[in-house]
Amino acid sequence: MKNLKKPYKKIEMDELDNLKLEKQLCFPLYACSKEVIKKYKPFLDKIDLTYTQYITMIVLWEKIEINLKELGKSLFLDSGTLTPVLKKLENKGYIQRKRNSEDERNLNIVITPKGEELKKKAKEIPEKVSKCINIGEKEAIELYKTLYKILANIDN
Amino acid sequence: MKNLKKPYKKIEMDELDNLKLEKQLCFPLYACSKEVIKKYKPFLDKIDLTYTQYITMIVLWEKIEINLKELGKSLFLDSGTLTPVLKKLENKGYIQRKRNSEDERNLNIVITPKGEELKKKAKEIPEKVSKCINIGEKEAIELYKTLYKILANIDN
DNA sequence: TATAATTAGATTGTACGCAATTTAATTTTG
DNA sequence: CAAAATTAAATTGCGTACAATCTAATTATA
Repeated sequence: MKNLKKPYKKIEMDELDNLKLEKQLCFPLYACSKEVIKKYKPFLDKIDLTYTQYITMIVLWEKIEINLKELGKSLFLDSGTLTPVLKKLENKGYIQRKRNSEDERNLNIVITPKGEELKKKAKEIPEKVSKCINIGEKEAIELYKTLYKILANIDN
Repeated sequence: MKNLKKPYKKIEMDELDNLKLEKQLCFPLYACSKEVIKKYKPFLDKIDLTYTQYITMIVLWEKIEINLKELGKSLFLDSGTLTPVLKKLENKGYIQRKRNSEDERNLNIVITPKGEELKKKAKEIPEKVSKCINIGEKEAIELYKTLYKILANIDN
């Protein structure tokens, strides 16, 4: 009964007001993600990788070997997405897929020398893309922190 | 030749260091966007809309009538994505698609009374979703501002 | 220990998302 | 004013993204 002083109609309008695009935090997140990924395209085209293939390689440039489940956790992607991506990367010769002999259910993904080589070609991409994003370093750090905070706390 | 004092090897390692997942601002943006959109799913399922259909309806709840090009600009989506989405919304009876008689190239999208009705069922969604995102209001506002700043300045 | 439950990936089906091309309408220009 | 250029959508093709289901391997338990 805390809203007794306000006329009913006003309250309802305020509620519907939340349904404006500009009031939804998710929308700029969604749009921004897509637009920034588009900025990668010209650079990724040069090394014949898609964005999803690129972030997969990034994990493997750090890990050398990882199983699909762990990779999926790192990338927030499931086997339905990763299985075809990994098969493409294998066809390109950047990784190898092999079952774990200890537990045949597990698929281990290993980077190949050719995959290691690719890292050198990719090394200037992050800097080039970041130049397309016109925000200050402080603001970028804040953004980064906030996004990881959301990811960490999102209740599954 | 400004790096003469640093040994060559160190510089190269720093450069490759940028290729870590945690150093790439784009990745948390991408992951966060997907995870937050997933949070909409149970609520959107109840009114039988996908996220893309939902943000399209949001624009129409504000605009009543809009052409495809303008809608695309609002949503950062092109006709390749929107054409099938709009056909689905038309099949569901929420919108009507009709050519502009002034210029037959333009497709006007108009909301139907059934589409207007849907707004009432959707009105509690933004609040319910925002409860799944555990950040403070100040931080949310900063995030919001930064994202729109990036969107505004991203050079096409 | 045989059966049930669990687990990891693969598969299937639906819905984008976008680049590139096509089609049709309109505008520009020689 | 007719041909060329431009424009708006639609179409095509490829690559995700993910829910749901399936399959095979492993583990737990009656």
